[in-house]
Amino acid sequence: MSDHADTAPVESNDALGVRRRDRAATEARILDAARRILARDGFLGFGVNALAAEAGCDKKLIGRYFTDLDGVLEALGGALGFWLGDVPEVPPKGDYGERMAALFQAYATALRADPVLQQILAWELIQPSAVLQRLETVRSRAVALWMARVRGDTAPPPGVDAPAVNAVLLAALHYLTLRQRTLQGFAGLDLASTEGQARIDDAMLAILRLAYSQERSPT
Amino acid sequence: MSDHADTAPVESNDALGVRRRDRAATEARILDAARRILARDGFLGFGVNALAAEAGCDKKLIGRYFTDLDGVLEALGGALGFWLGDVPEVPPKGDYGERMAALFQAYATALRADPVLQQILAWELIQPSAVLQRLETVRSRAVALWMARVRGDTAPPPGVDAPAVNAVLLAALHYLTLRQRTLQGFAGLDLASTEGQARIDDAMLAILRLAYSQERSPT
DNA sequence: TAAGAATGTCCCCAGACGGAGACAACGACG
DNA sequence: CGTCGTTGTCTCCGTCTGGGGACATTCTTA
Repeated sequence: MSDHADTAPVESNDALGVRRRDRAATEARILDAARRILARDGFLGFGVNALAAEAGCDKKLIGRYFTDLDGVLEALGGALGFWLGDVPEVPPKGDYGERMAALFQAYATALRADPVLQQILAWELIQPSAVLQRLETVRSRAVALWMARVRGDTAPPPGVDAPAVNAVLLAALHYLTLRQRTLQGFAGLDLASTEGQARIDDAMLAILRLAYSQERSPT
Repeated sequence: MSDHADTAPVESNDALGVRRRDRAATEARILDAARRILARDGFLGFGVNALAAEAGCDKKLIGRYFTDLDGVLEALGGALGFWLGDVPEVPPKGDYGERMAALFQAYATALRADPVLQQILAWELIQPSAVLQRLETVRSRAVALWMARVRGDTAPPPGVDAPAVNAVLLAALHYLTLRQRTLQGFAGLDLASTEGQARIDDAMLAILRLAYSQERSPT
């Protein structure tokens, strides 16, 4: 009808808000599909064809908008506070040991609730592509900042290599979480049962308490 | 010459010991090639075609002799004392804590020296096929027996969930070893450097000592 | 020696993969 | 209204995968 649509020039379209051709919406659907595939099938099911099918679009568009599967991953990682950005903030109370214990609990909860992150952590051990290494850097920086924030001005007892102890416990958490996803047993413990889970958690907390209790005699 | 070759009926062949058609030798070459591929490229490069090329034989023979790639894996796992069978025996001396410390050191050394085992541990986290689960069972049983042998009649201090603590430390060792193979950094520590390695080892030993020292007050 | 089984080689098959070219439909803009 | 860039669809290509059929060669046994 030749209405000089200056009032809504860019977004003008259907009477409803839906557009049949909308690049932004398509990109979002592709990213959603990517998250879904990674969470469900992991990187083995993460291909161009499968992604296009899951997103309900042509695979050509994946190449056009993200160049690559790596591009999709990059976009996934760059999106919003993806990496523990919205992790439950830990109240910085108590001494170093108590704060680290609280932080570990929060981290464990966040990790166990995020299947995509789990898949990425597992795949890093198989094929650390350039993209995954970049994401790893971002992630580890975010975690380091988070730890520093929680730690505040408290300090571990002298004579303890706190970074090393923390690394050991984080490593254990990672491995046991990844393993529980598929094998559900390790070293005689049943990781799937709530009882086994509790024993593991208790052991990690006990180690934290032992290592960081202030009344220890250094050396 | 119609020599009634009853003296060496089965193995009779060329004047030299080499046979041009020798199923056993071919199977051995295939298994060797499999180990080589797994150590070098991991499970991503582990295919029928690649295996045949590496072994220098036709891929048809793989199917004939092992049915499957899974069959190759099964044969690999069943072969001789593959799973830590030839691990350096740990002298059972000292109390529970000292013995566990020695065992951890031996286990760490064996694991770090075995790239195939590392690849299997990593792949278990990605796709635990039926074969890998079977191998896992055998492996974990072997480790459990080993631990029991080293432990002897010693006991951990009361009030400590020793299996859980051991599981945590073993999990950490697994993860850090797998990670060092590809990413060489974790939680701010440089796993590749001997210094970082030493800090990790020291931290794990310190945790062991803390958890299992006898003069602790239980609870 | 003759027959038959075992071993090894070559070639083909259907299917999935990532990628790209050709083209249709739609929207913005002059 | 006409043009042009964007968005989306369809189709084909080369490659690799695991698998198997047909066949030559060698070894063992009758």
